[in-house]
Amino acid sequence: MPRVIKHPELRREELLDHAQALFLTQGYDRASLNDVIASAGISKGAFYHYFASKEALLEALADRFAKQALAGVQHISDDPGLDPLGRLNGLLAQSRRAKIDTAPEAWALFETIFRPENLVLFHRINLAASASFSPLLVRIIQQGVEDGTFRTFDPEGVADIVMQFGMATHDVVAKAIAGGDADMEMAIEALERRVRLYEIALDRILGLPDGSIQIGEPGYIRAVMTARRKSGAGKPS
Amino acid sequence: MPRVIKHPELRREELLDHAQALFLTQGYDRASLNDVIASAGISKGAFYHYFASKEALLEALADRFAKQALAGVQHISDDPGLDPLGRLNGLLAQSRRAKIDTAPEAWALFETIFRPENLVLFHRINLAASASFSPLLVRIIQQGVEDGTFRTFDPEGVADIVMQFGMATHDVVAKAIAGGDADMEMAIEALERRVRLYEIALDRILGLPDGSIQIGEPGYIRAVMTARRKSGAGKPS
DNA sequence: TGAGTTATAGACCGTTGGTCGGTATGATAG
DNA sequence: CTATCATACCGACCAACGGTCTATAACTCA
Repeated sequence: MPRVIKHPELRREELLDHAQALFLTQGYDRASLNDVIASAGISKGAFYHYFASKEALLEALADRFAKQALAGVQHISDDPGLDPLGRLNGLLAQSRRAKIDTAPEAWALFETIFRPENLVLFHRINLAASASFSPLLVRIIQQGVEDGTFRTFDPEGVADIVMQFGMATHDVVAKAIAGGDADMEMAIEALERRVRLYEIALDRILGLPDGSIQIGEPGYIRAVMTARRKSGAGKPS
Repeated sequence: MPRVIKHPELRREELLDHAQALFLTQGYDRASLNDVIASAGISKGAFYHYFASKEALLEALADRFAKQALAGVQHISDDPGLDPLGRLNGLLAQSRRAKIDTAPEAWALFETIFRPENLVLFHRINLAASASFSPLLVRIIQQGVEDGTFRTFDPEGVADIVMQFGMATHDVVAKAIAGGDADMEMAIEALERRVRLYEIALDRILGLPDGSIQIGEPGYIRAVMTARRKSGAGKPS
């Protein structure tokens, strides 16, 4: 094979792109390293020049996801025009938006990310995202507790619970996808329901009237999903 | 190798025992099938006579866990001497007891089950347990909602959230174990804190005064864990 | 005793993640 | 315009893995 030398950072990003596409469509376990390097048109030696292992590749991917998700959220937690509830809602909505309706190159597609075989990948991403988001969440909740908007509660605890909600969705949707008609309809239904559930749970944990927390308008997920399904996006560069 | 024929059910249980020990100490991925069959003193052919795949073995293991955990819980949800809150507390406490301080042959050891590489195993177990426990939880919550003990809420939703709490503990403790001194102390601390957190969260979700839900007395986990660590149990038959 | 089924053995296979010795390329200095 | 050196890359190779297959020993029952 002809030897092509590229700028290291570019190569690295390229590798992440191809890995992302394969991991998302086939799952981390089923997508082999050979598939990844073949897809990227690179040799084994080159790959191991950039990553120490397949596992390290996954880690890097999760980090990239988290970084991308964090971008454009930071400003919300500083916005002086919002009260704590507004900030919390803003941050939750934005993080959900980042997960679902970003450009396909960033956070990935609902249809694949939730497949059972992607548990490990999903989990890693969530951990990485949690590390980035928690400090912001904690600050917002602290402010809310101080100014009396929220009922007293361990702020870090709330942050933990919020991030955990993200993980929870995986099982629900995975089960819906796996079971029966394997149709998006069930999965979407399950996800919508789960979101409403968590909204109310959060309301009550924070001592707010039911309906205060709004991660997204009802029907939002369905709208985005059916649109996305038609266009069928998702491959890397 | 000499050919030893055993009663199929016994063989099966034996296989599960050895698999359990290996999966718990090394994780599902790292423990190879060859390790399992070597440990059980059995041939490949024999193994595949009992299980369709390594994955199926994991599934069977999770089922067994769930069945064992469910035993001795059923009666709580029927106990006529308890009100809904009492039943809920009873069920939560019992399920936690099943996880932590059962005989080592049953639910497994804190020190290993929470290791990061055991995510998949833990997840499977939790799913299986969730399937068994949810109906009981749903009934209790329904009763509580009807007689006014609990604030109105989607009972299945609450059950989902409760079961999710189980999964949440994994990350927390895994992180604590992995980070820094890798000491039990941190993990125990984290777990105790997480339990308190969920108690209050549940209180508020169900509209109860803080402190109503009691999964276990404070310090309970630490007591059990330090005791268990000294005796160092855990190998199969 | 013999036929049929079930439980076991173990050689074998394709694939996988990972290693290693080598080589082409681009930058730097003389 | 070289000589040098680190870097980016190649691809053959490897041990180990999950899984398949054929053969056969042991049980069952007529």
